[in-house]
Amino acid sequence: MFSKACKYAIKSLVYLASRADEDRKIGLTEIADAIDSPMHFTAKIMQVLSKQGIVSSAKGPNGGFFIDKTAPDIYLIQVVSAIDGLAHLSGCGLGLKGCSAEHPCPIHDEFSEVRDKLNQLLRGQTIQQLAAEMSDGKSYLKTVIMK
Amino acid sequence: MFSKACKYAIKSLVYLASRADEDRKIGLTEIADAIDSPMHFTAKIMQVLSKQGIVSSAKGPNGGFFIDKTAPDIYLIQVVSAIDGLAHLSGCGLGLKGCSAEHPCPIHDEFSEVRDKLNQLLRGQTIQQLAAEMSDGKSYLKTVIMK
DNA sequence: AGAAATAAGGACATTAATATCTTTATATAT
DNA sequence: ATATATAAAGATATTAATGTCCTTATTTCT
Repeated sequence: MFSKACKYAIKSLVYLASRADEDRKIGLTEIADAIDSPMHFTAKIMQVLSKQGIVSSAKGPNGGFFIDKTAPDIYLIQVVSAIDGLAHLSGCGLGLKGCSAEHPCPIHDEFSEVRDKLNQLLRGQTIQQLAAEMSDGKSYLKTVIMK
Repeated sequence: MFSKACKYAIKSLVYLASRADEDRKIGLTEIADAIDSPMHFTAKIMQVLSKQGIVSSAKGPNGGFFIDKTAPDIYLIQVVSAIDGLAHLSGCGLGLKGCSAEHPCPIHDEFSEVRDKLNQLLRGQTIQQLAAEMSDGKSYLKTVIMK
């Protein structure tokens, strides 16, 4: 559904948002550890998010990543769009170029409903909402193994 | 959403089903041409479908692939399961292993709805239904370019 | 029996995604 | 100023998906 890169992106941002009140910049080491992702790969992803203006960053000691508090909340669709693109959110289920409501592929209509649901999710939910759920203890980002 | 291999599989089967009344075996060349897919890659996919008993085949002159008419209709879920597996139909949207209703990841509930819709589609629709739509002229399998 | 057509199977090639490592640029703190 | 911490950037490695090619087995037809 989403690429690994995209999942890491969402998780990274949710983690940053969940720590937004601490008013500090968060480094790659901490992010990768928090979301259980390969650090250098995560670095690449953060670079993209940073270039797209979705996340802010600062180099140097005490540098790291953070979410601009003055900016509007980040919708999931922005993240997916930045990392995976929008092709499989609007394209045909069977990958046919000319597929449309007028000239549909065999599963066009049925598939549209699934895509609509997904679009609804991505356009309705923000990183901040997800972070809030986490803080409430309603959900989690990383599987914690307890001995 | 689906791999290319899976899309080729669905399209191949829909094509076979749409020709089922002709009572002949259909070769790889014809299939690949009909659905606009790489022939040898399609061959691999047909091998899998054949091993799984989803499609029948015969070697030799006038050999080819065909759908057993005495067998029950083929649900899309069977094809997806054979080619892509069921992991991303039941797994967590963020790929977390321990994610469940009791211990959900941040987008667990929202994502469940999308997956449910998809499952509903795959478990409700058969290859034969899609083939029928095609025969009705309601939909198509291949973009036809007319000069 | 022999030739031809076809799927099955195996080996290889290419491409894209994921992951790692090294170097560079920049900011901070001492 | 210098050392240090950090993101940015570049280079390379690994893995998985996709695609191609060649050989083999099986069947049919003559």
